[in-house]
Amino acid sequence: MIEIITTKDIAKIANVSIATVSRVLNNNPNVSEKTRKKVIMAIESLGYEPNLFAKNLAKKNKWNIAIGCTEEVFEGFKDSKNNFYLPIMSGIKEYFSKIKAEIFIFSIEDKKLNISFNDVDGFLLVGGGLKKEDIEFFLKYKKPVVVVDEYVWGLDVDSIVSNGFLGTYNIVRFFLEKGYKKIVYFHFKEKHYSFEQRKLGYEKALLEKDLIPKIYSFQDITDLKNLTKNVMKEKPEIIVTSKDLCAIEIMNILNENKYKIPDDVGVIGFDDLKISEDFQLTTVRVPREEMGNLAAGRLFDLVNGVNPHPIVISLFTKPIIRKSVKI
Amino acid sequence: MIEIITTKDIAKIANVSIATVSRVLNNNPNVSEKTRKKVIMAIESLGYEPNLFAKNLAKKNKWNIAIGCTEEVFEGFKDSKNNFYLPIMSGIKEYFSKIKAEIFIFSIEDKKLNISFNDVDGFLLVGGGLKKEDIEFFLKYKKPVVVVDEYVWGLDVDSIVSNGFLGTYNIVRFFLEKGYKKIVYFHFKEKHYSFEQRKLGYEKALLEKDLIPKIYSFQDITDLKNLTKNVMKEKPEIIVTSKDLCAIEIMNILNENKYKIPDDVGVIGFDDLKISEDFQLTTVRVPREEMGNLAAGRLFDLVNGVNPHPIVISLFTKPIIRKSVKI
DNA sequence: CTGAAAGCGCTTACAG
DNA sequence: CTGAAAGCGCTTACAG
Repeated sequence: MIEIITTKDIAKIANVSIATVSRVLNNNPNVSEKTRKKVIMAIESLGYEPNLFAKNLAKKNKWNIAIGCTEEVFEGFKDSKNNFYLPIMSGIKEYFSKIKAEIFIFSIEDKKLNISFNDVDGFLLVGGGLKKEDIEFFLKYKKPVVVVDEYVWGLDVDSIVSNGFLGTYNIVRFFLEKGYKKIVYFHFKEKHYSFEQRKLGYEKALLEKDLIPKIYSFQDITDLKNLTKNVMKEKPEIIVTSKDLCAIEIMNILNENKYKIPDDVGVIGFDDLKISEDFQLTTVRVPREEMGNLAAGRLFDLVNGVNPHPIVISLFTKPIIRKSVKI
Repeated sequence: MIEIITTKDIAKIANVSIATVSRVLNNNPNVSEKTRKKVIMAIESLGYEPNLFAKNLAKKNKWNIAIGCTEEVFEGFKDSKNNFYLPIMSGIKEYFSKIKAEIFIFSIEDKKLNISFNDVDGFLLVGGGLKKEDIEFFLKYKKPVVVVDEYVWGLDVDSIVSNGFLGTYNIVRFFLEKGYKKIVYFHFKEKHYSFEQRKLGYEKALLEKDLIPKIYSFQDITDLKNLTKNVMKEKPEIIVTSKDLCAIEIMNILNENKYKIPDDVGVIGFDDLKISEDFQLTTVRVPREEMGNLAAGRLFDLVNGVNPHPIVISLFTKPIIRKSVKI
């Protein structure tokens, strides 16, 4: 049985009250240099570590959490179709509503905040396509930073992503096992970790069955029209693509060109947006509320100095089988 | 400002004391069915959620945490050379020593524990090479399970791993940028997620430089002797391998065959075991204490019902440049 | 600059 | 089966 050291023990040794110990612990300036030293000595000699449960329970003032969003995230608030980030933001807010935290939402582009960046206890940066420079800007403040829905190579910064690799791998594999052979992939060539991972999952699934992956990249949704028409000449059985929004666009193009879904060709997306159900799109569900919860939880740990070693958290996804692919 | 709902509010609505509310919350059998229902109604109507800080602070009895280890983990306790899991176990113990938890260490092979598996609040399963069936055995108890240093395909179970992909990728890339071209990989063909990932990292680094990856697999350390001798005929500049223990074995074989390290050939390992420094082995450090901390922290979250969506946590690694490769 | 005291929201002996 | 009360280890007005 290990004895737990408390502020009381420190107070006794340093010959001060627990109030003073607490002040030293929280860098309160109203402590004389002499007592501060005494207390720090005691803390170090006993190897004291504060009890975070007690700390957070007793806390009166709040943690200041700054949540930076890319333009895409803001757009999602207005556009009911592309609402990928809405549940993520709810998940974040929900988590922080349960603890003593005040959140400040701001635009990563403008970088305008209601409080000084120096008074922020931690940053949450939300949005696929976040640039390295953006993240580095916030790293400068030497406060915890957690990136949501992006992972940038070469920066060992805490990141929360969905497991796009496994997600695509599993759903493609599911249809391969049903006997499908001609499954092609439309890769949205935007710089985003998730899109890269999803493509790799498709590749792996096909290679495992000794099939040759067919990956067609497109830069812009406008490219899709020609691409779809051209690829359809090769009579693919299923088109898999980087995200639901692209899948729906592809379905529209197919409709315009008199192709029947799923009879002539199947379509598979990724994300499981709200509208995807209306289109009966077979897709992969990204647990977005949970992603927000986890991101907030990770930041809260970091703010409290818990397990600070940087990590990548990736959430398992779930295949959603609807009618856009014959089964 | 959101009003926080407490046991007090529930007590008032249900017309009972907060003690009774607490009893209902903790499934204490000493509550009449009638009051239990009243309290549950109140909880649901207000959407009450317990404050975990208060709960864990007030808690008198302990969480029972069962830590299952593979044989390899136990062997590491005796073998000072192969002590990969020692720091991981320290990290786990350290985390739990700070909270109200009692830990029970047991062998996954024997499955013999001092308490009933049913009284366990959560399982931590430690060891590369863990089998799917092993993990499924513990999943049966419907208690949180966290797997440490392994990830098993097809099971959406919480896992903590080191980022072997990025680790190898980065160190191989480092030497490629220094001008090295003939870098080969000795892949330890044991079923272990990490070894697979490390190999992929090597592959990616070479492909990016338009070099052809050369991967030689070996099943057993005894295979290494012939493999090393054969590969050396092709005059590689650096041999990269799956783990430090293999790297050291390779160094020994090279020495026996009168090859000079690093002049004739360089060697790179993975893990950064304690003995690796004695051999001046250039390697990749797996932050093992931190891995244990994070695993314990994740399990603790799950035990408390926090962010239960299953995730994979992967820790960033760090290249350790020593003298086994010319620089 | 410092201490005594109230309070954060729970749990759990204790008494009935 | 239930409630009043003490206590978990901190923080923070308040008073000096």
